[in-house]
Amino acid sequence: MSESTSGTISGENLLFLTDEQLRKGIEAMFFAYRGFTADPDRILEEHGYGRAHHRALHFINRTHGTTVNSLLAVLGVTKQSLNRVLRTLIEDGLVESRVGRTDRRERNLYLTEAGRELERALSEAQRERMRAAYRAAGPQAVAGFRQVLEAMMDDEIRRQYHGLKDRRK
Amino acid sequence: MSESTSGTISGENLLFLTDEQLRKGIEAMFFAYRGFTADPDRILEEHGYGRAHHRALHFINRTHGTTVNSLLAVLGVTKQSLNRVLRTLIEDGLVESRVGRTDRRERNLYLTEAGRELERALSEAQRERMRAAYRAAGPQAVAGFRQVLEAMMDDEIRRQYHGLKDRRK
DNA sequence: CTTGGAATGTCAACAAGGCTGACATAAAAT
DNA sequence: ATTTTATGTCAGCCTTGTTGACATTCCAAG
Repeated sequence: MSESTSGTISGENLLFLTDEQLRKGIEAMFFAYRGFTADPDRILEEHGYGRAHHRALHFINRTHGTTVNSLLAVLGVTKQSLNRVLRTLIEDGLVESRVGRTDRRERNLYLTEAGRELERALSEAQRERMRAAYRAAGPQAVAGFRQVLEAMMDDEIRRQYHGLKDRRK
Repeated sequence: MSESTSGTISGENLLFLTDEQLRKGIEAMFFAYRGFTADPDRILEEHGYGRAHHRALHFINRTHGTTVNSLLAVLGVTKQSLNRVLRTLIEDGLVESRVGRTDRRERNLYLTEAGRELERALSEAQRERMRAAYRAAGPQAVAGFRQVLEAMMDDEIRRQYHGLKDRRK
């Protein structure tokens, strides 16, 4: 038993696809993701926010003036759930919601100065961790890291990841 | 833009640590983690379980006979939170809790046949996704992937990741 | 023009699964 | 005998998911 999986895949030495190797990869994802979110989580806690707020701030910052709907598509949650987070961010003056010019049903979302400031603190903490990991692992490892992550995404999500532009309808 | 990704990643030129590159890495982590959990989530939903149950099953399966305490350390949650999950798994006959032989305060945790079956279904779904990603990216990329993930963990967690053996006390 | 449907966003209520605190029990350690 | 440790449980809170109901706005068919 235990040599079940890979046998002989294709290219060169492909003995790396044993169940045990895959299990290690799975646990690495789990533990690494904990590290990945640890630093922002600490900052968020000071402000009484959670990861949902971080995600909203991140994507509003990435795409200024994005609508609630396109944010929903990126975040993969229901609009009601997002709405609660957005409401607190707006009340707290971190996000501004302007009625759409062409379609007044839409709300265009922007970070205020305070919002940019918090977003910057959060992303800087996260970037710092990633920068350190990148440095430790080296450029070639980083390229591989990105390749595997990308291959792990759902197809639809991968498009979003590349797309940047809103492309609904 | 658009030649962003790998451009000239290889050698010693460390121009790959721009904020923009790091931001792409951050988003890649976010989206990839979603893919990573998507397949097990679907299976769990059918059984009325959540990710917390999956994590418990995984680590009990990894270390047969582990105690509640060491499980807490690995999972990084409170005992009350873990207990709730554990209780349902025991009630549903997926996990067996035996009083410790040497220290009878401890409970040693084991998967039952039904528990192993569900764990197998969950991990197989997850392995399948990872196997596909590994194949698509190739052995060298996988090595880099693992290096970066490991560098991203908290120090203490990294020890757990390597350790496998319980080493509390 | 009017009207009905679709799109967009908000409010209300509920559930899962984190958390803390308090407390009980059994067993080990001192 | 007393204290410490490991575990379990109850109560209550918070964040962040969910669905349902509803208001507003746009648009297209009549």
